[in-house]
Amino acid sequence: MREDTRTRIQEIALRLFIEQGYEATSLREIAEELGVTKAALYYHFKTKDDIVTSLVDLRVAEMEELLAWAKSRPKTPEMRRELLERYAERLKQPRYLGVTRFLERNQTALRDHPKLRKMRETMLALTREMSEPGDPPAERLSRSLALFTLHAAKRLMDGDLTEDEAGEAAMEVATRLLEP
Amino acid sequence: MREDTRTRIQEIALRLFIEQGYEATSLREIAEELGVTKAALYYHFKTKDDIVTSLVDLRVAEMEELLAWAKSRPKTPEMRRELLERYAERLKQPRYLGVTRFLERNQTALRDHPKLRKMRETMLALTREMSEPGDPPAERLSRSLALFTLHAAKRLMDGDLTEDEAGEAAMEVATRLLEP
DNA sequence: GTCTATAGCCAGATAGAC
DNA sequence: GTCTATCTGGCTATAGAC
Repeated sequence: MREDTRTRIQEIALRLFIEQGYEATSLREIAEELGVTKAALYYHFKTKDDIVTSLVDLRVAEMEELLAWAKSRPKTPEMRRELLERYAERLKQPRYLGVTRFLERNQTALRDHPKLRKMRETMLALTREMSEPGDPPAERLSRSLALFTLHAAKRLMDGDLTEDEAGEAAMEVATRLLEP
Repeated sequence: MREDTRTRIQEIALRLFIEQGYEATSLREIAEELGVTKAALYYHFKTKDDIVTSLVDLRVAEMEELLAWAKSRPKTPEMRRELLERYAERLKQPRYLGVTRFLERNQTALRDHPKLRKMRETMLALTREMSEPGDPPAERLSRSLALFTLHAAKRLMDGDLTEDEAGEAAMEVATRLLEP
């Protein structure tokens, strides 16, 4: 028994949005890969925008959960270390990683999308939970960069490392960025 | 005596490409801001793509110069430190910084553009000059990240710091990423 | 749930007058 | 150098048959 059409649309759309960008990907392309016509997509999603919303929803929920957890904890080195691990854990889920990459690569194109705005705010709030307002700027930047490193690693080491090697190296560098 | 039209087109286009993205910016918008019609733009640039090429040319040249310099030097800690400074120096020129941001935010949309391909290759080659192939992955990633930090700082510390503070913090973190 | 057909819009680009 | 006018074509989205 195979997946339903709605899910397959999401998968194809996500892949194309990552490869080509949101604006450069037309509904015709998505429909063609799925083997249906454009019109069929409109049965499953009201607009192109709705596809984005459906893709992002999962990640927004998880990020808010992560933020709530961070807020419930004191700002200690242990908490930061654990936050890093929880974040890395989520990045291991392929679907979640895909959405992350999609968001990374289409920030400008989707800057007015409400869900994306919310996402950016949540991410910013999360980095803020890693420092006190009075901490030195370099320290705060370093800690923010730690989170960021986890998903920038693959792009930076383009081709030189396997996915696993890159992930391991990223965790090592990120951990070091948390140290004083 | 004011700037010529060609330069003004470049300035307006660059700003809009950064703010809204390449695809989301139409020639009509650029022309309207300039106070002319679309057709006038075609006297100065053969295509929309040509505007991009003209914007990127300056940076490609500087990056290749930087790469040539790096290749002429031994891979020592001092060389890496100096490379960082030279890179930071270029990022201080407003025009150059603008192009950098434009490229950062439109990588996906312009992935097939030959000049952009070249740019990415040069950037990758530059990070490779910072390590020996045999160095541990985490060390290589850390050094690549050092360069990257210099222009990611502003985005990560969104609103919390002034441009100067962010630049200073970025240099501090980047320097530390070079240390063993 | 998927089709055909098409409306409506706006993009990039060109021709030729001034 | 800049204009008006226009072409061509792809896009999102909808209507209505099956």
